[in-house]
Amino acid sequence: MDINGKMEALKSYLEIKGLKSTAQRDYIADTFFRTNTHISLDELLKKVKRKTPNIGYATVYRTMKLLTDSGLAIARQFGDGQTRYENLPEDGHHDHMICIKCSKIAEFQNQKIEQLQSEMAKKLGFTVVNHKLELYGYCQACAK
Amino acid sequence: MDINGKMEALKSYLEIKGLKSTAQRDYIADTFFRTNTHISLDELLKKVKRKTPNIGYATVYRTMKLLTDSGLAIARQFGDGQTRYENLPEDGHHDHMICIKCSKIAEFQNQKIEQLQSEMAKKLGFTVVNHKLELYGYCQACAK
DNA sequence: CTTGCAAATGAAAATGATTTCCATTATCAT
DNA sequence: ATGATAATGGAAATCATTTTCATTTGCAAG
Repeated sequence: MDINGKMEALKSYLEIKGLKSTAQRDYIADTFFRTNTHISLDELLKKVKRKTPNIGYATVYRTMKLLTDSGLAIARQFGDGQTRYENLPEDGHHDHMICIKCSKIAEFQNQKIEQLQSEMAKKLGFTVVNHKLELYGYCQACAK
Repeated sequence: MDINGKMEALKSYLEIKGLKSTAQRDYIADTFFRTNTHISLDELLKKVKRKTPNIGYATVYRTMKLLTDSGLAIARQFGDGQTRYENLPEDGHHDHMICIKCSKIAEFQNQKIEQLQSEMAKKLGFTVVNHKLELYGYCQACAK
């Protein structure tokens, strides 16, 4: 889904929920949709403040909650104490490999793993909505 | 590894690090080793206070940090804002399936998934030390 | 068994991320 | 245009986690 599509999706979500569309909301969402990193609230706030200096932390926080609830953003915790937000991947789900030395994050996809997960879930009677797979270790540069 | 084994392992770890063995430490570790849930610090503190009412939060916290560092406990975040601690599984690594409605946590193992993970890591030049796989969705009881 | 010193404890305070409060402002259906 | 309702933003509150510090304890060397 491209940025316009995401903005449309957000608008629909707001409408359904009886919420209002505001300039701040739009600008925060747009800014977030244009990132391709795992951005923290702090970082996003900083970006947003460049154009709108008097925007509040709370507004960014609330907007990200909206985006997360509507499925347009994914909240993740990599263990550094901060929640980070990620955009929906263009090309389907992907997983993460995190270097525990330099914190580099690589992404990968593996269809077979996804498939095995679904099978396991079915076996346990679960309906899977979402999932996280994170591998922690050393990247090539940091491997001793 | 059984509880005695874990206590031994802890003792060795302390010795290597030049740390001391104390009654509180031992009791907290023992209490933790006897749990089989994903326990939070609060819950563990409550358990420990039953026998040792004047023990401090900080001591439990510090002990769990020790256990985590020494590899005798695994720290996890399931998204409810609290770090939870898990014992080393008797029978190898396992993954989690979390119900987003009732918070039930089911565990499962799948050797093939593990294997695929290793392959992916190798392909990306990573050396994997640890990993997390979490499936979020609805359990049988909560599925609409 | 004492002693000395480094580590541990526990109560309280500090920190830091997240969440709520509330007075004011903006949106939008009518 | 208006009125009901939601959103904003600054500040304050919350909550888990971490640090501080005065005191206590463990332990190795005498």
